[in-house]
Amino acid sequence: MSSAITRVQVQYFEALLKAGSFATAAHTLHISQPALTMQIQRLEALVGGALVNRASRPVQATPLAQKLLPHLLEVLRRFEDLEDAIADQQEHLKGHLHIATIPTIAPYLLPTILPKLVDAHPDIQMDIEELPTEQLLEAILQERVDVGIMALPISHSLQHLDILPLWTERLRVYHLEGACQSALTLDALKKWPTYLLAQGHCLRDQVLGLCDPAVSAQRQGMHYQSGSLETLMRLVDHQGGITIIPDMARNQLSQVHQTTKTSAITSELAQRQIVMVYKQTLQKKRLLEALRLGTLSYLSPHA
Amino acid sequence: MSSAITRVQVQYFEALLKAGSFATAAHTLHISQPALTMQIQRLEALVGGALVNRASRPVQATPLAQKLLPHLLEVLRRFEDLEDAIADQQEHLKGHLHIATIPTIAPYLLPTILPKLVDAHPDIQMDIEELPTEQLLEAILQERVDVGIMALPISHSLQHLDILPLWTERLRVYHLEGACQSALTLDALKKWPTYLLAQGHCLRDQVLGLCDPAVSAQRQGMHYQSGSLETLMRLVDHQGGITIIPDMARNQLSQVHQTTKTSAITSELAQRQIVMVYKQTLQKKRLLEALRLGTLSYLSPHA
DNA sequence: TCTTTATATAAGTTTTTGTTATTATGAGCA
DNA sequence: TGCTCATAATAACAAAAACTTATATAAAGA
Repeated sequence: MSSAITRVQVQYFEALLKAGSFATAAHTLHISQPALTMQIQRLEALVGGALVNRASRPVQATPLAQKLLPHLLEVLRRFEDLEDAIADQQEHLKGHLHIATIPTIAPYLLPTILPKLVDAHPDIQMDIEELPTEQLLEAILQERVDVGIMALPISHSLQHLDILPLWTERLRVYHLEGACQSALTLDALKKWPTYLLAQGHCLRDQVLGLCDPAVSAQRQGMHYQSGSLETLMRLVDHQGGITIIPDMARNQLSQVHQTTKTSAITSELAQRQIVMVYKQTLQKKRLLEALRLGTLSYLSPHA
Repeated sequence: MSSAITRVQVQYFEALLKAGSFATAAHTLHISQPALTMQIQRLEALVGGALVNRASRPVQATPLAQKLLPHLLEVLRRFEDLEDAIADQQEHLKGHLHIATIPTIAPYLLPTILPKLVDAHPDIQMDIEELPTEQLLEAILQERVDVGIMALPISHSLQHLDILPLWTERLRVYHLEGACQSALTLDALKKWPTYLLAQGHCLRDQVLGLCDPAVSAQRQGMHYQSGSLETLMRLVDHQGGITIIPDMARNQLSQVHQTTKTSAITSELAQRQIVMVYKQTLQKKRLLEALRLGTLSYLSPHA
């Protein structure tokens, strides 16, 4: 009886494709290059054809390999699910959690909560990544990222995803000291030239719904779109005009500036809901719960 | 570094649960009982808890095992998908195809086409099973059965399933010789006492839509519901009345009886579509195609 | 209590997987 | 074309793993 495909063979093959050469793949796997060669050869024998073209550099998956790759990866992902489910049964929290957040949340939330989380759960290894909403959701669906911390509304399809609401925060106007009254209507808002985030930021799209796009994008021939709220605020400081920031960013300001440089917006639209998003099949429920609790500590820093 | 869960461990565990004892499971796996014991112990060590209660007979999955079982089985099913996909790439057709049909198709279709199929593809191992529609669909969803040959309409949800139409056949009246004219309207049909298949047969439900239920079920204090069309026809032969049979069953009759003992029904409702049903994720596309071609040979037996 | 029946353990063998040393191959370039 | 460098394949051997038979141990029924 010819033996069957094993997990290691598939793992090695994935590593080989990722590394691009036998030698470096073997190195990352902490085995010798011949050992890797043998397992790949065995896998190829079982598959009944070549899987990598050794001639090209980096080594390339053959057409056969490309057809089988989804199934090969599926096997590995399901093994990982199994092991996640096992870890989820243990009382001691441990494991790996790959977290990603959108750029308008990352700089405010993560530095605050991560130290506490790492402290509370020393055996959870957390990987952090910053991605725009669209790419983040794709990464979750491809199981490259476990959980995303992001903001509703989301235009992307939510199939296969679970949404866990964290809290809602208001959007506010950031302006020169005393330049606006303490609360603006949407109509009043539309009169101001507004600095926008670069395309792909979900907050940009939301802000565009609040402001007059004609006024927003350009001012005095300048068309500056930044990827960070900090930059936009510095722009306002030097050039005047306004930008829209969420509470998270406002909380970073000094007590005085929070009142003199920001104003409320009197509209239900001027808020966003912070949520956790993860694939429905994700098994790390206890890690997720730990993250949720840690995240909520942002609201009550002294608890 | 502690080693990881392997495929064989999970395979052995599945076999253990299926067999109910270490000794018999080891026997079906063609290994010794201590070998099985060792692998299960290793798996339990990796999982961090007992998986089977050895005291009870048959051995029972612990609560922990029950929680993990879906993930364990998922791993095995995805390995099988991988291997199916591999077999699907080879030019020579081989593999395992688990076919199931409903009872009103099985006795007419399979004996006709199976010999041809087995002849044409000697390396395809076919397992046949007979199941009512509901259970058949569940078996397909659980991946216990690869493909079902059944009849539309289906009331069950078709989520995750693909439907491949084969052909449409008419339903006809079976009666005593010369007892009816050659074609009956639905109204004429409702006047006859009709023998019905037992509950759970999809043809029964369809027939109930054609006949008068009040007349159908009971006659002369008799309430006979059979699981086979053959029995119903013998009942008609001895007791009079009618029953509804599909073309498949009619084709089994002698040329003479096909005209003297059966009548057409002048209604668009008096037909059913024969289809192949399989899970969307099924990889054995070429085996499926072979089955489809073989099945269609039922229509043109001399081809 | 004594069988009976089943799983666990022990000791030794085979198979598999891995290592190091060496050879073969193929791409890039004079 | 032939040389050189980088990289993978092969050979020979070592370590680890998985399996075997024989035996011990535990639980259930007579």
